[in-house]
Amino acid sequence: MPKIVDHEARRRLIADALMRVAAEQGLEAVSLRHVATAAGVSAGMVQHYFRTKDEMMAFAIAVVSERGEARVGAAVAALGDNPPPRLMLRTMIAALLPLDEPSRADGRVALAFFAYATVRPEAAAALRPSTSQLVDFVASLLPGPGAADGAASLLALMEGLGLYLLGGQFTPVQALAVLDAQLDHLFS
Amino acid sequence: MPKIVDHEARRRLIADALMRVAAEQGLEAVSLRHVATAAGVSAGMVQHYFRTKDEMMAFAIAVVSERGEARVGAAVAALGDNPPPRLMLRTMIAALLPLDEPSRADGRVALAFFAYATVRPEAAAALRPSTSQLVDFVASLLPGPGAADGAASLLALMEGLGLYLLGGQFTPVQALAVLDAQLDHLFS
DNA sequence: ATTTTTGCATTGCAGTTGTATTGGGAAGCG
DNA sequence: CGCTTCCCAATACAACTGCAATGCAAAAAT
Repeated sequence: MPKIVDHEARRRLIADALMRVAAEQGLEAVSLRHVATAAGVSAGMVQHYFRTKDEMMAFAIAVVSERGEARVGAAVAALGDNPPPRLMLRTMIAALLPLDEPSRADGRVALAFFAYATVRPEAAAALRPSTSQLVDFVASLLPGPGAADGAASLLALMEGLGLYLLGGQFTPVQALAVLDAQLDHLFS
Repeated sequence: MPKIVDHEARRRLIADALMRVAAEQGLEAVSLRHVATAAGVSAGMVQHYFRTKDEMMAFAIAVVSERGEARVGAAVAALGDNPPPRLMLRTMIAALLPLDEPSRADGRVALAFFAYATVRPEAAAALRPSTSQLVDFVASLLPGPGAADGAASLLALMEGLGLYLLGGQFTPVQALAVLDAQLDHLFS
């Protein structure tokens, strides 16, 4: 075998560039050549690692989704062992909300892909499992009966807050206040 | 003056076609020619009523937003005079949620435009006022202190439910259960 | 040393994009 | 009738799209 190249790393490099383009100009600006330029590579190389644009999109969706899980993991890990459930939930959700500019960029990309997935069911499959397992996890942290419903409503609230944060309808302070109020209720 | 044509009606006809295309294939499939075909007119005619694509997009955004307001208005009007606030809220929100296929189509379009607006601030301006006035209205229906916060959280919850409905994570039954639970809490 | 496999840049191609331009037909007004 | 004003269709065009094909250099395998 000739020239050893970390295939996965290259794909990730390209996917990162794709996300940068999508975060700044939207998914419609994502083309082979734009992504290649953003990644600082030739268009031919992008083609070398993704035989089709759809393949590149699918990979990028997977990266976005796994990046979200990593965010949660890191936030949880930073809390140490056996943190109080409420603090843990607040930390997790705050980690997923687009509160600062880097996470806003990720949020815009995730939103764009979400909209993309609503008209491309085969792409939606990659997004569903991650939220479904999130619901279960959140439910395990909530007290008393109705934990499943509480988890659903808490996550739906989170998504809505994320939307309004991205749209500029809410400030981070407002969003966190709403979140805390909901947590007050769930743990009352 | 020659041939009298209802300018506004033509533009609305075209915008409807645009929304049909966007609902079925996403915003990326929205081109002058696609929209023209969907509307059953020539591409030149579309160009005649919208000098640029951005202008067409802006008009369509306005139509989407005003269609949402109309939905709310109709739902409220159907309740007659002085309905109980809780029923009114539930009716309004249910009217805005993508619960059946027609409203799902609208939801997909609205979502696509929302994502579009996050990377085009000048388009976002058209979306913000409608939600802001919705917050005020909802707040006026909620009891006791903290009505403003309650309204914010209720609307954020609504948006999140809408997302999950479109994404297929929630069924309509689940979404409405979550909504009712939240209303229980707000009116307790 | 030769062969073979892989990494990647370049180029070409057919199709689509938004927009500008041209031209003519229809309908109101004088 | 003439004529002006508007409606709209058709065409042209440069830029861009995704993708296929080609070619070549580097490096492992033999």
